[in-house]
Amino acid sequence: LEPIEASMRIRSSRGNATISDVARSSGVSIATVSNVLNNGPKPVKEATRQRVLIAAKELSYHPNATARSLVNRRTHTLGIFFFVVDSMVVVTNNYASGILQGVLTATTELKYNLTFFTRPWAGTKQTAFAAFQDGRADGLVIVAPPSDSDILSDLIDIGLTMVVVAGTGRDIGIPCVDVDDALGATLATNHLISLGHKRIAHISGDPNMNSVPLRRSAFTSRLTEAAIEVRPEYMVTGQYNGSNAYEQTLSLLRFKNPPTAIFAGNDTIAMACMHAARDSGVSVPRDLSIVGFDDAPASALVHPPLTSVSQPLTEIGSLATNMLVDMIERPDVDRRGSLHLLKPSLVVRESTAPPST
Amino acid sequence: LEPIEASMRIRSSRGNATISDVARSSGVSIATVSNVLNNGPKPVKEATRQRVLIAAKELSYHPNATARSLVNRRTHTLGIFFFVVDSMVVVTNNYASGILQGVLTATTELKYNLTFFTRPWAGTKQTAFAAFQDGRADGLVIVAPPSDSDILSDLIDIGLTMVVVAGTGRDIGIPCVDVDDALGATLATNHLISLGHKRIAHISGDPNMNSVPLRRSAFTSRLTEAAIEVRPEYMVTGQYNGSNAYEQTLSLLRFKNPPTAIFAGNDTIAMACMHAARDSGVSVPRDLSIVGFDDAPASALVHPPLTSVSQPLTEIGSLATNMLVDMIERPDVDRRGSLHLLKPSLVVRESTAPPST
DNA sequence: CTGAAAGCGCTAACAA
DNA sequence: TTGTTAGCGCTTTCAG
Repeated sequence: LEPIEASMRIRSSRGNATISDVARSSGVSIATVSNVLNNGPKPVKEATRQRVLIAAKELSYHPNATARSLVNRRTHTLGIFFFVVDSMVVVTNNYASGILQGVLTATTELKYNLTFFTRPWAGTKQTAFAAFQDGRADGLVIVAPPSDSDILSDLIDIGLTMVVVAGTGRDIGIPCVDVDDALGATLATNHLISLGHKRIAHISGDPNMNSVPLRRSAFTSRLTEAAIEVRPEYMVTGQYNGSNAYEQTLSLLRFKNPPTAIFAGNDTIAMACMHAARDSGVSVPRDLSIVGFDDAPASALVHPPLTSVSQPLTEIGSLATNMLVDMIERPDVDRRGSLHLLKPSLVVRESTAPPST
Repeated sequence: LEPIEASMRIRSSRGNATISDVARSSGVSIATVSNVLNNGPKPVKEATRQRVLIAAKELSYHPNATARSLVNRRTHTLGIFFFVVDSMVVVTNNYASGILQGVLTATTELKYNLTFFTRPWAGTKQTAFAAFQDGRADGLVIVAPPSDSDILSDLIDIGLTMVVVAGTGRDIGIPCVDVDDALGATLATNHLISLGHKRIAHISGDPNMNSVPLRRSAFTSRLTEAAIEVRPEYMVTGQYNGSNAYEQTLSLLRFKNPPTAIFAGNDTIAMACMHAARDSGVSVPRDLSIVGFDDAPASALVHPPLTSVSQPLTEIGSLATNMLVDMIERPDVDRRGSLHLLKPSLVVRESTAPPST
């Protein structure tokens, strides 16, 4: 066996040791080194195996991932594609980071790598598009594609392996994981109805998000079923980043018949509602009940603590990831259009109460 | 020119078109294709160029990133390594997601990819270690290495290009970006002192985080300078996830001489303090002033809104990334041990007031 | 049981 | 102006 110094000298000067460094230093062929290090199918004499193992360790050899990927046609890397909201602020919003956390956890467990695809999507013809097609990732998790984007069909054409999170609503033959939005909205609405509210408003998220019509129509259905009038002026289209929810709430509260409860599209909107209520001298929950959606960590910390529909973000992310890897590793199975809806639950806190009037 | 159908037939059946598909379909050599597509140095006849371009487009050819990386010895990918805190929950805490957002933004602007290195670090000898050495990334952003870990020196031995975020305190010759912890603590402490507080406690973060001793010693220095006694029982060692801050605050409040103010190691701890105070019937800020660190989004939403030291997380992340890419692309320059401290600022809200006694 | 050689898709000398 | 060829580091038949 070579002493350490000798083997060090053998190793190619710039950069890491390669498989042929190991082969040379252990006196075998690179084919054998590869076979040993991969626990390959071919039987190897124990002495040889040891020699290779030791040489590899001494050279602190690590197979080059790129070279491997090239021949294996598999990068062992997953991509995650977030739609760029709020000009690049992706990770710091509660929804995205929850999903990401789930994807990341599952990815790690499955021994895959995770890389971001962040360039704004601009259609097939764009340069940005290249990243999807250059073999960087074995599969892609697409998060919350807007309903007015053609990204999914474009990506299908490429033949990429992928799963969609929060893409319900348009079935285009890609497996999809999502919270059951209709159920979530139903839970929230039922809660308000059972408290005795009759004048209930809804401030939704961005109109081009798939969840929005689902939540809205479940909301109106419940109202109708409970023989409660659905007033058009109570149906407000907002944005998930809460940008104009404050003003919208002020408007609602200025009505001759203001709502006694608001079902907010998410917690960010709900908190804007709370601020608007406070600034209008309207007490929550005495004069106004508020229900959010997402059960973000901050919901428990605000005052009063927010009643909210909790959705299992990390589970959604990790289920999607597990499905994706399964698709990659068993491409034979056909799961086009499979849909997995996870159940939300209502977390009742102190922002909701029976109407005072 | 080949009609589309013909060129489609040329293309290798499984998978994407390759450079030789384009070469064949446009009747030139692969070298020319490469040269055209990379705007290479060699002059090309305009007609040829057009033929190549059109063939590439018809075949919707995209150079394979893996093959490219192999020959270029550059993946155009950055890695980010978070120390695994709270068993994998990385992205959903305010600090980590702020840094990540900054790194991600800069990475995107610089046209690099970002991949996660999430396997828990377990020393050089571990399998997990392989990922760092297999050439997957051109450089690495290391976030908040614990002071009792030997990761940095191990990684230096590998010869990886990297920059450290929140690694101040131990200069081991790697460029480092961080907030000025001492200044942040000084701002917080000065604020409390100038309000008239004499009995000020400090609940720190995890003892093995580099920021902790820096913040603590700035705190005690200011106290000493102001001729305020540093009581040992007021110096509490906590954790950044706030896990036992609630109980620690209760203990502090039970003292015969309880503190009138607490400087919390971060906002999570500060919020736990607020809960403990409320549950003890201690009013914030009347009976107890609280200052946090980080200025997390939730700080503005809690009640009362939290006074906190704001640190520029995304700037830190993007500065680190820019430095890293510069190191990758201009390896000649020597920047060992360079240290960049960004300035924090104090955001005064309603959790601080003069002491009532 | 082990090795030689082909080739993954691409870039970059070096020729022509 | 364009083509030929030799690798990048690795896996994998196919021979010995």
